[in-house]
Amino acid sequence: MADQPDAPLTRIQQKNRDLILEGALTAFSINGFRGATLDQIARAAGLSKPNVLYYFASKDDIHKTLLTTLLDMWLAPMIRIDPQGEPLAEVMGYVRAKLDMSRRFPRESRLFAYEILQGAPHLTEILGGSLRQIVDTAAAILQGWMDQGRLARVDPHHLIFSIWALTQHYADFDVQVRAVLGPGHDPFIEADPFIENLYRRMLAV
Amino acid sequence: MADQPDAPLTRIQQKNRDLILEGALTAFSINGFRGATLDQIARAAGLSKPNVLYYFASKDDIHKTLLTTLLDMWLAPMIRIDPQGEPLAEVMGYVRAKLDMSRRFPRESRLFAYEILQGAPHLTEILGGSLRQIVDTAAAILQGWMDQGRLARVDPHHLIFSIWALTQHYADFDVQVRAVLGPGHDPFIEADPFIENLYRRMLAV
DNA sequence: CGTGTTCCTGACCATTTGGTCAATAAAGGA
DNA sequence: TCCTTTATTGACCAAATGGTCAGGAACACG
Repeated sequence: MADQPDAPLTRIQQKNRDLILEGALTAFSINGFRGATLDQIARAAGLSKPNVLYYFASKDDIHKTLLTTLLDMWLAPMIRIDPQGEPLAEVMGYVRAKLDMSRRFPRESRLFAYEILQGAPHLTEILGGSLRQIVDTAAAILQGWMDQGRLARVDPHHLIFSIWALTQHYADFDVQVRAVLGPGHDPFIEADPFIENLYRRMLAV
Repeated sequence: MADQPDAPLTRIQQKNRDLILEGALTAFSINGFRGATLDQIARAAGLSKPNVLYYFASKDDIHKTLLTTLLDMWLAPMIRIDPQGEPLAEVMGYVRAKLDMSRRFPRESRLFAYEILQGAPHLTEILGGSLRQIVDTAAAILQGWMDQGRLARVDPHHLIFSIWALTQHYADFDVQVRAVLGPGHDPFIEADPFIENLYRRMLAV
């Protein structure tokens, strides 16, 4: 189990930890933290339950590891907004990246959705800490563009919230979207031009 | 317990069922279905656990009753869209009504959010049935206005999705929004002009 | 006041579930 | 090969949890 936290992992450790995190991501994203069981996770990972607990101290540990590991990936597109770029193109690039992530990583989206719904017990410090800084930085860039008259003036923080809401909706509420649209629709393909048009019209000077 | 399903409720039955549903709404909206316990619900309602199960057959029964009872209220604003009204005003009225509901009924919003995230085990028929019909009706009205050139042309279904996403985001992800904004902000008050501006610019002809 | 119905509860039960542990098997390295 | 370290597991445990039940309290009503 956990010797030195900085000890390099053996090949077996690396592989099994990955298997567990992969299975746990599926389990947590379907049923949430409370709803997912160690048995489910173990089965999804192809390991026995005690063996899962040999690699992670607790169910909570798995969950926290997943969240913190995936958060960087989840926030990466926002960091790539380039202050030197063309404003509208930068925003549209971010929007498209987020929508693409919702399509390709719906499990991750739901994992975070459950966590935030729950009151973010594992992420509170991060939300008000590093996440807030990242958002503030992006908001400052957007504000700068607006001050230069290169982007229509809107509240930059709520602009960012709107991008999160619109894109993650298609991952988190997938069943509802599909049920309402009926068969023969690809929600993501249809959403793309709609959302693009939305931001173009709102942000054009 | 369940005598005739159509038997009129006594005053005590009415009061206690209401207490239970009220407590359950709080419990389910905080922890989700699996996370909420009958003890929590009983405590929140001020009743003993067996007494709760005297009025409802099971935890599942409480949950299903809550969902179906609240769904009408939740969808009401969409039904009030008036085909005879001024298009932009009707849309803005719906948007404002939804945002107001997120502010006043965050527990209801989270209850549905959990249910949909979970794959809507209790709402699948409704989602593809009556909900779909209501949405299709509203979408047809919107489409009519667009065909008349009284509203900019966008996909009406995704327009509705965007309204849901943007407004419910402030209820469902409240902790995140507040953490990012920091103290001294009222998310709903700030969101109102942002969202209003968004739809005005997107939908103006 | 008496009696039938409704309401309420303490005690109990079966199952699920997160987690432990001693013992065994498999690697790994000299 | 031998021995140390790492992996793995069956059996087990305690707590939590949804639900039951028999009996008692409160109420309604003739």
